[in-house]
Amino acid sequence: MDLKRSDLLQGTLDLLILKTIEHRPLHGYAMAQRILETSREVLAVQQGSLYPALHRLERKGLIAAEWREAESKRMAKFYSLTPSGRTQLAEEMDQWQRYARAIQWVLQAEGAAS
Amino acid sequence: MDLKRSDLLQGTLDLLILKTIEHRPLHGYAMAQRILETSREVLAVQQGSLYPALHRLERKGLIAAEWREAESKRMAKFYSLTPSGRTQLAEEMDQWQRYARAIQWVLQAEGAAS
DNA sequence: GTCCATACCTTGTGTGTCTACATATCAGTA
DNA sequence: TACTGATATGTAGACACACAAGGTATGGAC
Repeated sequence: MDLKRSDLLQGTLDLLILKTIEHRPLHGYAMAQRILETSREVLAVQQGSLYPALHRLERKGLIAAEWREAESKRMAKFYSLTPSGRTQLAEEMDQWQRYARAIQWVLQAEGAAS
Repeated sequence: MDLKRSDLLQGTLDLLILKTIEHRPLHGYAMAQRILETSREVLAVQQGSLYPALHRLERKGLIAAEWREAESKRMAKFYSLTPSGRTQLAEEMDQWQRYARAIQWVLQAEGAAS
């Protein structure tokens, strides 16, 4: 069964993560849930995609981690945006709009001149 | 300088190609030009991405090739959509709309409950 | 005492795009 | 005549990213 090869559009995960913690820190598990909710069940972030992405973003200094107690009373690693993460988020949102608009233009282009 | 790592959103090239030959056959070089035009100079398909993609799509039976004389008077390989390519195009357009909408929802989501 | 949801993580694999390179033809021009 | 630039196709190698599948551990419910 290879009907769908991907749950995500490759290259958009960083954007989704950064956006999801824009206003408050969250731990990884909660981010995935939040993305699933806000995308109305369309974007299912797998754990094997999520955690490597978080480590990547942390290495780049775009997010910062802190161990705190979650609502569940268990320890979890909360990530928040750093200043440069905030800049990056703005850039990636621009990029996304730019690409999405461009693709829309191609999809709407007239069959055109024979 | 690694500001942008990609000229394309990964996973969208097949869609762009299929769409571009929806109404008439085109050769590879012309497809890249056409995509660049219709995307208003945003989507620059590299040759090292284009030709492998065309061979991939041909292997999958979504497009079919034929050598013909181009406007330039030179021989070029014209690709046209097969029936299953047409089906695939419809599916990929749906998928794209679905993902693009979902991402938009995430980007517009309220910062939400503290 | 067992199960499930929560929460973190890693390894290996595959796919797709990129850079860089190689080749050839044709038109215009120096 | 030779050069140059646009047209046209292709390959090889590197790399990034998401995925599947596996693992560990804790707390609450039953």
